[in-house]
Amino acid sequence: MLRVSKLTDYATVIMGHLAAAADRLHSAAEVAQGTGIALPTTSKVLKALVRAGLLRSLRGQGGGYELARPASEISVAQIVRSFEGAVGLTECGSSEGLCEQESICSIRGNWQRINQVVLAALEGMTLAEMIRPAPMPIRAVPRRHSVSTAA
Amino acid sequence: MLRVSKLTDYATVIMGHLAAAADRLHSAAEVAQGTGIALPTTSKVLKALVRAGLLRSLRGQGGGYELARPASEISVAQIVRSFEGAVGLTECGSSEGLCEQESICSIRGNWQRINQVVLAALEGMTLAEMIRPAPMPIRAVPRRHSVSTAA
DNA sequence: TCAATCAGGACTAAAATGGTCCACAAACCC
DNA sequence: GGGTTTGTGGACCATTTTAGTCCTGATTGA
Repeated sequence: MLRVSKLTDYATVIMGHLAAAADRLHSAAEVAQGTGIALPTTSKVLKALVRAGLLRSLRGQGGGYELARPASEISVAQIVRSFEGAVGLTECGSSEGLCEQESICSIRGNWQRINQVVLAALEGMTLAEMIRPAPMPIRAVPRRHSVSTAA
Repeated sequence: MLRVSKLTDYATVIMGHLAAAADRLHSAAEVAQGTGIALPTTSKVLKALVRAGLLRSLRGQGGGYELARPASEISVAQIVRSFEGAVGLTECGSSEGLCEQESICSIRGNWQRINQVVLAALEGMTLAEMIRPAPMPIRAVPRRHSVSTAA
């Protein structure tokens, strides 16, 4: 459904939780409790985020997780990418000889452009912005579009 | 991978094929041949597009498919929607009580905004534009962003 | 030494996806 | 009217992906 995976969704929530109290460490158990996500799953997500370099961890008693850098320097794109790999709406290139045909390559090329817009939207929103109420423009898209959002 | 499904991808290619010669009917076999997509799959996609109201069909000898309206009046969003349902990056709302927690609802709200940008990109590109070479700006996003597309 | 915590990865169950095929209905041609 | 072409609708299956859990081991601090 053109969805981001659940894990990615969790990741943004978890990152948000850590960003909301960035002055201390949070254990996996605490994050799980605080977000309502089951502990094993929370733990899995946290580990992945550490591997992706978005979080730092400390073991042992009193250990836990914290943001690797300020929330204002972490983009949603970075979070998404740690779970989805490179963002790309279409496969393009990896599939067989579809690109032999006429019109087709132009279609793939145009998908790339759509891609870039999506990417820009993801890059343009920081974690810091993500944990703030809501109604303010995304950086990458300065003004209202003339395009209908319906249908 | 934040991908559109393969069927959706095929659909854009197939729609592009029909748009490239919109003056006549195209049988499923011809489309399959022309696009390199296997016949049963092509047929499945075509049927779905008819049901979605994007194509018209005619049975019998000499029958086939054609665009239901001019390519300039069909948006990529419409094509995507016929295979992915309503476009929405996150589930939001359907999942359990995650929204009780603090920061979280703001995160969901901000996802909505990202969503709108994606939607606008999809709405802003028509099939007519899709079958043209490539390098020109998408309607919904008039100018270059200040955002890095890398990392 | 022990308890708390993270690390890494195996494993399973469930769901989504892609793809094929078949029986049927319409339209056309002779 | 009979036969052929072409779309319709849906069943069906195999594969892949996804989500989620659990176990074993490594660190750290008290």
